[in-house]
Amino acid sequence: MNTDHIPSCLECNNKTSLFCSLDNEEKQVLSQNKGQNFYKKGHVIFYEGNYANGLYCIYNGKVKLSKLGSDGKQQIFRLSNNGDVLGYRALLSNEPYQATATAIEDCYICHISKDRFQSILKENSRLSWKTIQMLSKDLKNAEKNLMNIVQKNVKERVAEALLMLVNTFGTNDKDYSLNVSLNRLELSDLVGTTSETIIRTLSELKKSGCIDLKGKKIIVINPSLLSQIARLTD
Amino acid sequence: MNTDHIPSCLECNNKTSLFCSLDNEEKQVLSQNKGQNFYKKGHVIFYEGNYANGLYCIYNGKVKLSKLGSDGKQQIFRLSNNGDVLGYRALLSNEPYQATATAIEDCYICHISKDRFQSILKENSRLSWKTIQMLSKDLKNAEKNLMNIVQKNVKERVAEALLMLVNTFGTNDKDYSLNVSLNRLELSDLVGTTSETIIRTLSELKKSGCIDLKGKKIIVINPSLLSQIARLTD
DNA sequence: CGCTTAATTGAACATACTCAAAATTTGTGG
DNA sequence: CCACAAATTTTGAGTATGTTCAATTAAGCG
Repeated sequence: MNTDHIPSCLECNNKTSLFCSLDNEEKQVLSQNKGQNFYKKGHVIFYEGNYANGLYCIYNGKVKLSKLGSDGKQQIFRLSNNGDVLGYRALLSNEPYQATATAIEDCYICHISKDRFQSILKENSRLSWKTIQMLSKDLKNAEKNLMNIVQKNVKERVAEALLMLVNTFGTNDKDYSLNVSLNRLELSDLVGTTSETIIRTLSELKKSGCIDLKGKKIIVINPSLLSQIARLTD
Repeated sequence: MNTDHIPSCLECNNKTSLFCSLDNEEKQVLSQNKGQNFYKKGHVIFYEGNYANGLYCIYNGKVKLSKLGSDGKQQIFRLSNNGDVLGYRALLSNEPYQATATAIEDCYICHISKDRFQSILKENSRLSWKTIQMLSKDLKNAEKNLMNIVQKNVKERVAEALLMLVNTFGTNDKDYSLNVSLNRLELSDLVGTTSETIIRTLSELKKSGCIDLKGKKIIVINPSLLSQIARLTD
């Protein structure tokens, strides 16, 4: 765990963060007591069932939020990128984390203490408004996911997931492959199916010319066809 | 649409409402410009896709929030009861409603104007805190629903849904039947299956002695067995 | 190069859906 | 209160989608 130089929230140029609306003075306050840790790919940031004593903010890296079902199968809820905030729901409702956060690539993640966040939240109506916005967005997304999983079949869901991955993480400049390293099992945990079905579905999508597969890398060739298969309007 | 006597928020004794934390003066402000309408069973309070111009609060009655899938099948997200607030997510994120609200029994529902709610929200940190809490709760629930629908089979989901219905709406004093009138199709929309499968599953649950069926009425006999079947710990 | 892990393929199987038909309940008008 | 129509519930049989399990192939890594 590296703590050599902890960048202040003032210097952070992640634009998507919850905290970008704060002014410099507030960011200064936020940065006090802040910690930053390094997490190697595969390492856990927090576990389902633990109590939250602060907020995590991704300085650099990618994280999956997942929940373990009683039969041992995981479900991935959300994938997070630079600037995203983790574990805020548990903090806000003062409950244990209901999901486990795992680094899907090497990460630097800041940790903001509970007290500091809550004291700013109480005084700062802009921050509470931002928080409300973020919760609303996540809620909308969760309900959309529910809709999808009930109403769409695996092929449609895989197509949609691939488009989401392109949107969220972009593509590699060299080979145009997806800029996230999720293996087939993780893909199946994201889509809500099994790795075998993911494999069969990916090869179907390759046949239809939507995507290409170079080893385990996935290259999206025809996004509009994917979008059509996923039955997306927006 | 009856507007004979609109009860002020001051007189409202629904304890579960978002607004119970407001003091009398604030409730007074909230009540200005308030409207109350009567909705007959089956009537729509607002439609998916419409823009929100206010907030709905159930004075008395039961409402389902559902979304129509592209294949015409509905999914019920939430069932609401006296004191519950409807349509706040769309209002908060300034987007169209993403679900349709329909009365599942005769309802009296109050309507609070967007401006009035937002102006109180901005000044009142207690109300924003309450709003954050409510969003957190709904988000947690939505994620739990997602988990359930992916990881559990129909029988388990039906068992869980029945328990939820008992918790939310209680049972009839006379015959101990569920205190909500949902038909088999609506039950299937809630659980994410078809009406035929609901019927078969209910008769299975009757055979196991969890429930009894008097016509279309459902009577929960053995909640702990249901809970076991649903694989619930909490 | 050998070892371990991940990906792929195949075939049997299960769960839940679809469609059609019958039975039952509910609502309405006389 | 009854008769009829409409809506809802129930049952049955065939089918599809996706899972499971076992075996094979390919990829990553010291």
